[in-house]
Amino acid sequence: MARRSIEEIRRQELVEACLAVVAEEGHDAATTQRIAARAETSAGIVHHYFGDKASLLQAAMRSVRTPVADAYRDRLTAGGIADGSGRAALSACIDAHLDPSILTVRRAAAWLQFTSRVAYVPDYARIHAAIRCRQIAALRRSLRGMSADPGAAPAVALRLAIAIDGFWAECATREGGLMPGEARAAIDAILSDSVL
Amino acid sequence: MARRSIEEIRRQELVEACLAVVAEEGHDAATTQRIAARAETSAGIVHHYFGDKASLLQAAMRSVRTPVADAYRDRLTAGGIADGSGRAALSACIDAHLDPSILTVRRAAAWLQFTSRVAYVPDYARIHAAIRCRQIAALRRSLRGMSADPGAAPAVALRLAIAIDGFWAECATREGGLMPGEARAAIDAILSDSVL
DNA sequence: AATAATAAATTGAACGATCAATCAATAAAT
DNA sequence: ATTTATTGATTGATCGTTCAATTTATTATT
Repeated sequence: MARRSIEEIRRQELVEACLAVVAEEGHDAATTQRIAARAETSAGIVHHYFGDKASLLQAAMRSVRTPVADAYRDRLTAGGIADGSGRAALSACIDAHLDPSILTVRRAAAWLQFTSRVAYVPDYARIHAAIRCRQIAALRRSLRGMSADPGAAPAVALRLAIAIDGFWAECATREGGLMPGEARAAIDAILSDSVL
Repeated sequence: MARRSIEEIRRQELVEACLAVVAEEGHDAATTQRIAARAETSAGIVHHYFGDKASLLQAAMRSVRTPVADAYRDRLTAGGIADGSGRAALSACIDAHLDPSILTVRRAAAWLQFTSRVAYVPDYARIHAAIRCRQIAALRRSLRGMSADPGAAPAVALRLAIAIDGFWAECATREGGLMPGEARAAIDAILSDSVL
C-alpha cells in the first residue's frame, strides 16, 4: 500500500509539473528535464513512472478537462437534475465550462497547447474526440425539449461547443483572463436565437 | 533586376513550403531540412534568404491572413462602400473571414499553429496583435450607427472576433472543413441579439 | 561576339547543442 | 535481504547554423 501511495503521489506531481510547464512555457518547452526540474526530481523518474514522455503528456491533457466534468456533475446533483435535460441542465453545462474558477488562464493555455496538436498527434486526437463527444452529448441532452426546432438541437449544440472553445482560446492569450460574464453574453446570444 | 527577381521567387517558394509543412505536419515538424525539401532546395538556402528559421516562420505567419484582408478590401470596393461602415461592410468583413475560398482547412491549420504559440513567441504575439487590431477596427467601424446600444459596439466586435476565431480553430481540426454557412449561422445569432 | 572576371546562388559537410531514452549504480524502504 | 525508488552519466539521433567549395549567372574587356 505504501508502494501504491508513493506511485500515485509521484504520478500526480509529475502531471502537475507537466501541466505547469506546458501552460507557462508551451508544449515545445516541455522536455523531460524541465518537467522533472519543476517537480523537483530527476529526468529518469518520468520514464520510471510513465514509460515515456508522451504518456505523461497524455495524462496531463486528460487532467485539464476533469474539473469541467466534475463541476458539471456537481451542479446537476446540487440542482436535483436527474436526467440532465432542460434549461437548468444547459446552464449547468455552460457554467461548468465558463466559470472563472474553472476557466483559468493556465488551464486554457494548457488546453490550447494540446488541442492545437490534435491534427498531428493521434493520441491527442483520441483524447480530444472523447471529451468533445461527451460535451456535445451533454449539450444535446440539455437542449432536448427546449429548442424551437428539435431537429436543430445537434447544430445548436455544436455551435455552442465551438463558441465555448473560442472563449477558451481567447482566455489563453489574455494575461488577465476573461472578464466575468464576457463569454456568457455571446453564448446567450447564440442560445436566444435558437431556443425557446 | 534579375537578381531581385530570383530573390523574390525563392522567398515566396520558401514561404509557401513553410506554410505547407506547418499546416500538414505541424509547427513542430517545420525544420529547415523539411521546409527546404518541400521547396525542392537545400537547407542552407533558408539562411541565405531569411537569415534564420524564425524569420521565415514569421513571414509565413504574416502571409496566412493576407487573403482575408485582400478579400475584405475587394468586397468593399466592389460594393462601393467607401467609409467601411454599415451592414454591407459588416457582412463584407465577416464573409472575408468565413468564405470557403478563404477559410480553408490548410489556412486554418497553419493559423492555429502560429496563434497557439503567441503566449510563448513574442514575435508571433506582435504579428497576431497587429492583425487582430485591424480586424477589430474593421468590425467596430462597420458597427457604427447600426448597434442598438452604440456603447456596446466594442464588446460586440470583440465577441464576433472570438467567435470567428473559434470557427477557424474548428475548421483546422475537421478534415473536410466547415459546412457552407455553418459558421455564418452562429455569427448571425450573435449579431441579431445586439444589432438593429 | 567571345572570353575573362566578377558576383550571386546553391550545396553539403561539419559543429555544437539539445533531446528522449537507456541503464548500471546507489539509496531507501520494507 | 529483497524490493522499490532514485539518480546521473551515456547513447544515438536530430536540430539550427556556419562555412568553404562549387555551380551558375552577370558584367567587363578584348
